[in-house]
Amino acid sequence: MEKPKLGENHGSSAGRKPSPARLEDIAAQVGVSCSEVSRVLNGRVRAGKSVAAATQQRILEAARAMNYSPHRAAQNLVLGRTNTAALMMVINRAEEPSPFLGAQEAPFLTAEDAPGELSPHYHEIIGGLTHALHQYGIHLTLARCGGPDTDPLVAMEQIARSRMCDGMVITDMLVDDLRPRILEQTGLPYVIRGTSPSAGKIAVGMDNVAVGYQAVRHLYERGHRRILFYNIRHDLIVGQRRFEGVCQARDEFGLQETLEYRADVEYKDAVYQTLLQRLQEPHIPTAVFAKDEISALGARRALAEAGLRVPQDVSLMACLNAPFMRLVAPDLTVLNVRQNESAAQAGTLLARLMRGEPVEKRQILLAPLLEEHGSTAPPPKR
Amino acid sequence: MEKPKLGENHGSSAGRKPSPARLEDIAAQVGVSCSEVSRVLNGRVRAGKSVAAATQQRILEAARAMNYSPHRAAQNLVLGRTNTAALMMVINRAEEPSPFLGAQEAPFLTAEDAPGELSPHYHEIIGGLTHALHQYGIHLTLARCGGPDTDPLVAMEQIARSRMCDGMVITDMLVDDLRPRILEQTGLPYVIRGTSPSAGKIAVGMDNVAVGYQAVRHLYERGHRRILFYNIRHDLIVGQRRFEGVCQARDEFGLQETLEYRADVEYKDAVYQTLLQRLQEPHIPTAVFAKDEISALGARRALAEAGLRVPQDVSLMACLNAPFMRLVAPDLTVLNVRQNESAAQAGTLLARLMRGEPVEKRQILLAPLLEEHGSTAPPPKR
DNA sequence: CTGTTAGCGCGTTCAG
DNA sequence: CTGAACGCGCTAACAG
Repeated sequence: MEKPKLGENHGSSAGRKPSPARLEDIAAQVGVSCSEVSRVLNGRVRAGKSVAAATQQRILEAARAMNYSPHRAAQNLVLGRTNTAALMMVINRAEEPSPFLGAQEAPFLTAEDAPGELSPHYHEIIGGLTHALHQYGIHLTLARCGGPDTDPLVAMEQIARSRMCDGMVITDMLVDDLRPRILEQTGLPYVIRGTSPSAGKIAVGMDNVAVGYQAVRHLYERGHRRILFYNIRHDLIVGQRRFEGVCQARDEFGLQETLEYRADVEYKDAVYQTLLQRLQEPHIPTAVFAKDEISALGARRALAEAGLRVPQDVSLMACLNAPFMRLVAPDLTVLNVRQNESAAQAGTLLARLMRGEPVEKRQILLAPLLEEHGSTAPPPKR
Repeated sequence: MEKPKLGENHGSSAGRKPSPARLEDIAAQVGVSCSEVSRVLNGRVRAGKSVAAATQQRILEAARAMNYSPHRAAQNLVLGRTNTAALMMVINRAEEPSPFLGAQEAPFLTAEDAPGELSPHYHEIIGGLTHALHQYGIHLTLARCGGPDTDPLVAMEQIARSRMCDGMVITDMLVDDLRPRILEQTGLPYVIRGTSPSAGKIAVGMDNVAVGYQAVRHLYERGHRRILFYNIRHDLIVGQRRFEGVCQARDEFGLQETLEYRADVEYKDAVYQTLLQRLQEPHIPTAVFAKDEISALGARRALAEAGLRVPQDVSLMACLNAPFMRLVAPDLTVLNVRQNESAAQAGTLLARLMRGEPVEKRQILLAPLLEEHGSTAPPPKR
């Protein structure tokens, strides 16, 4: 007697849902066994050469006709693989210490009071990652970790251990970041998008020492001495590294007396405010370096309000994180920090890792790209 | 005899991988059956009340000690549910007709020659979606559909049928968009982020008729008659709707002779160029409305180069897609189209749908928010 | 309250 | 070359 298995969609009433075709359904249709269908559909057969040549056609046709698509969960279970990578996105718990460290604020991240708002910086990372992973047929899932009542780190660990993905990307590394160790304990392949906190880990990021150094050097070479450098906070590795580069340049070019440095300025329009205030004091800088485009625009506004022209009176320069911001400030001289590219390379590395391929270079450091667009010039003659 | 099942991590050599704990492992450890462990871990037991009170503790402790985390694929398989939603992100095939229609270019989307670059507009959508879905414990996976050699539509259908997600969000609807029908055939719950192409579908978007109307009205009320309106292309529903609103206002205020309208201007800095050219012709507009922030900045640049001041000589106004762009152009009067909010609401709706909850309002239309920041003023007196 | 049994859908042995 | 049987890890029936 026929087994009235579910899924057959026999004519009568029954449930509304089309109950998608299974391997078995198409096997029954064609009159072969499941394994046969599986093999054909997965190409585990010497193409056409086999006696099945006719059967193959019928199987393929039936599969197509029944809109067959393998049940991913079943595949994942049996293959032990999901073809999915996760990007860990951290959410700050309002007014709580950073989850990665002891007692500092987490950077860049979503404020709970601006629901859903993400740091623009994620945009490039997501773009680069999805682009690279797509080439390998890997999907990216966004793991928003944390929130008002969950610890981002345990959330991350859960995800890693649940095998819902077989690779992970972390970014915005802090000095003494706890995440690498945790991930290593789980055994999940992961890649750091950004500078690695230590050797041996797989990471691809910007050479931020070079960023700090070249920024100062570019301005120095234009003749600037009084340079005001706005940097990212030092609890982020990025900030640390840029600081090192700035120090190198400062010492090399003898700017100890004239280089001003601030790494304590918050994200939004604080650069605008602090700069405006600074411009009222004596010995104003002849060049300003801003840590990103938004800060640069804040700086420009402050300069404008103080009646200073860019670049005639004061040169302005910044890091370029997002390419589309070039449209916003087309005349700004920038150091392109190529976030999308580092993300893309991180994605490629991760895909390789997930495939089990060996990865030769474990640490990739991209060089910043200087793009001159006219906002830097020699300082005004006194 | 003991079954030497894998996963036990017996002392000797064996594989490097820690081979994560299974339900069975912790069952063996505690001395109960798998189902018992499953029930306890899933809270399918009257909390503490049972005799198991002691056993429960031991189970929970063992699970914690062994770093147990359920195998998601197995869970998904048996539960028939993934707790995952997908956002369909479309990639254009270079120089090919739009995948959704017959013969038009797809909008907004990644150009293959700028690898990895995503339309900034996705940023808000992802932010809003992840935020809302996170509340329901749902992850978002980004399904980048299409590419040089795959049809986005079949890719989307594959994903929908593969049950790798149990809900989907689509966005940037085109007139005659094929996606809703396809998704309905698969039976996968989905939500449209944006204006619905037809009644009955579940969608949350901006009231773009109001956008068009209010934009013109605002400028009209300031005294403007010569208004230049840049719109989104008409193959997008957004463009259609805004156009309707513009027409309404035009007719209501008698601007048939003086309202200029362009919906044919490409994304990047074309607004800059076309406006610059327009300003050399007679009867220049006294107000310009740009379709988004980037275009607005292009327009501003053109105005500046033509020696026109904003708002004294020409008023400037635009749609605000991304909140962070307020930092970039703080003095721009905008209509906030609340992309992040509509995405968040779309996420909430989808989460409900995925839970099987009934959804009362099928179509939600948000009202645009006028934010005056000084770039609009009465036109100059002749 | 607990253990046993039976699948979920698929890929992959191993006999025929 | 093909089919039958098994197992991936988990949950939900059903007995005890």
